[in-house]
Amino acid sequence: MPSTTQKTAKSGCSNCVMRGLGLCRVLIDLGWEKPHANDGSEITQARAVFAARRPLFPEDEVFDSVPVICDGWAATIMNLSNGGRQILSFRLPGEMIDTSLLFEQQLRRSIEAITRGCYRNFDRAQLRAALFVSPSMFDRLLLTHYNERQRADQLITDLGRRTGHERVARLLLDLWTRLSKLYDLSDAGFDFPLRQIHIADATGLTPVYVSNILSDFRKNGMVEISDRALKINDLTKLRRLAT
Amino acid sequence: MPSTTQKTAKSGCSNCVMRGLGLCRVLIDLGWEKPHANDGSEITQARAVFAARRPLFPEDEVFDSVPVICDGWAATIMNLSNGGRQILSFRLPGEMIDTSLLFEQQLRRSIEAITRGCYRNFDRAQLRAALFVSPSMFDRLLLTHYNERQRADQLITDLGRRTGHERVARLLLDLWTRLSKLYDLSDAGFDFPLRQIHIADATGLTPVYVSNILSDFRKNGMVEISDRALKINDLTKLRRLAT
DNA sequence: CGTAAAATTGAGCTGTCTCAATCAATGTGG
DNA sequence: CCACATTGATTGAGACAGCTCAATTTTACG
Repeated sequence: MPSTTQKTAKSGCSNCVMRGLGLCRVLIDLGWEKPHANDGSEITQARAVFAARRPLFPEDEVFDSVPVICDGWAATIMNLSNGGRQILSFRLPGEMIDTSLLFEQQLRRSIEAITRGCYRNFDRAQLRAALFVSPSMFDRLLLTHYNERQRADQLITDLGRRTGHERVARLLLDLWTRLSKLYDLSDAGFDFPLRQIHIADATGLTPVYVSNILSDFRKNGMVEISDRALKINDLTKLRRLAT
Repeated sequence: MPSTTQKTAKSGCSNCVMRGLGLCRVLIDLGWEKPHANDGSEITQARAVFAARRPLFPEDEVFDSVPVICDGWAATIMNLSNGGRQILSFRLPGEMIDTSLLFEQQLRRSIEAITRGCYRNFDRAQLRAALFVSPSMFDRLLLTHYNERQRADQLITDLGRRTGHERVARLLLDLWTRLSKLYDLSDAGFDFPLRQIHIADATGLTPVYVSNILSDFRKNGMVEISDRALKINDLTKLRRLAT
């Protein structure tokens, strides 16, 4: 059984991008939003729920508002004409589906749910207006951008120049790092909803090969995945691989 | 001999990012810059020249101004601890070394010259101030961002899910497209300063394998590289491969 | 409980790499 | 402007990381 410590503390609105960007406060000050309880109870009607492992938005979706993931995981995906797919990024709770939606209507990438969860739609015009209220907000928006690009550049380097084992190790570490900022992860393991096919699509590998790699990791006592939980047994080894 | 038609028309300042972003006009209006002649003759002293195939900026360089390439090609590179390198992007004349330098001092990527050329330093504070003069300027800046990320996402997909032949075809087409926006490319071929090792570092392949691929292309009558010039003989075939 | 989805395992196979040798191009100093 | 030194390109042989196909077992879920 996965230890579900992560359902605690910091879930809900408290780690939402809107707060990270300082947007929530501004929206509230402007009277466009009411403050939300951490458990999100009062805003349920504003949320859209999604099921696990289902398409969330198709590639050609036209957005007239900006969705933010309140709960659950999703993936940004680029589809090839030959049926191949590449996962560009995983979106965790509190993250905007894509920052570019603040200024553009189309994404040209499809979004797929990984777990079940929910998102909230923010009005684009309002958000944009809020951005212009304070100049420092722009710096924060741009910072978010640079972080995203940093991640993209890292991925490029991973796919271009690292072996399968290294790529998987890095993905696991990356997710572990991001998750520890959201939750208090117990050493015993944490919820890990990715299927091997997600790992494959994110690392440019084959599901079969990912299975082999993970089994190698298990044999080496580095990492263990079972019951939808990931346990890192030897962080040092994993880090060394991911260098 | 390469046909050097591309030295004509649109070189110099006329296709500079500063214009693309509308920055040049604003800087001039603010009295911070004087309009430049297209041949760039009057601003020579403000330019820094660089030699071909030499490091331009190391990974840890601290920038206190924003360099813009006036002439020549450069590459943005991520270096691995094991000596491997991944080219993230090629910078063509008129492009900023990196947009993030508008808001950050460090790049964490090294820059290398490909051809010889020159760049100009713009004052960061002035540029930022100029950005705040008009809100529409921000949209243009953000648009530049999204284009860059679009390119990055494409590269991720290429490296993750396409074969060597496809990657090279796409790189050549991409460069051809970008260059045709800068110059009037003759059908006879155009200046192409990349060494095979650049192609390899950009596509995540080996120089030896790139050589094989290009030789395949040659045998198929698709493209031809000689004398530092690239000639596309069968655009349709190339496009089909790059789909 | 039964069916569908996911993971494992094994046997080949191929795209891409490494190593190495040779040849061509480019740049440099005298 | 030539001779040499360096860097880049080509080619071939062999190796291996990662793929495909396929069969089986395990897990998830209505």
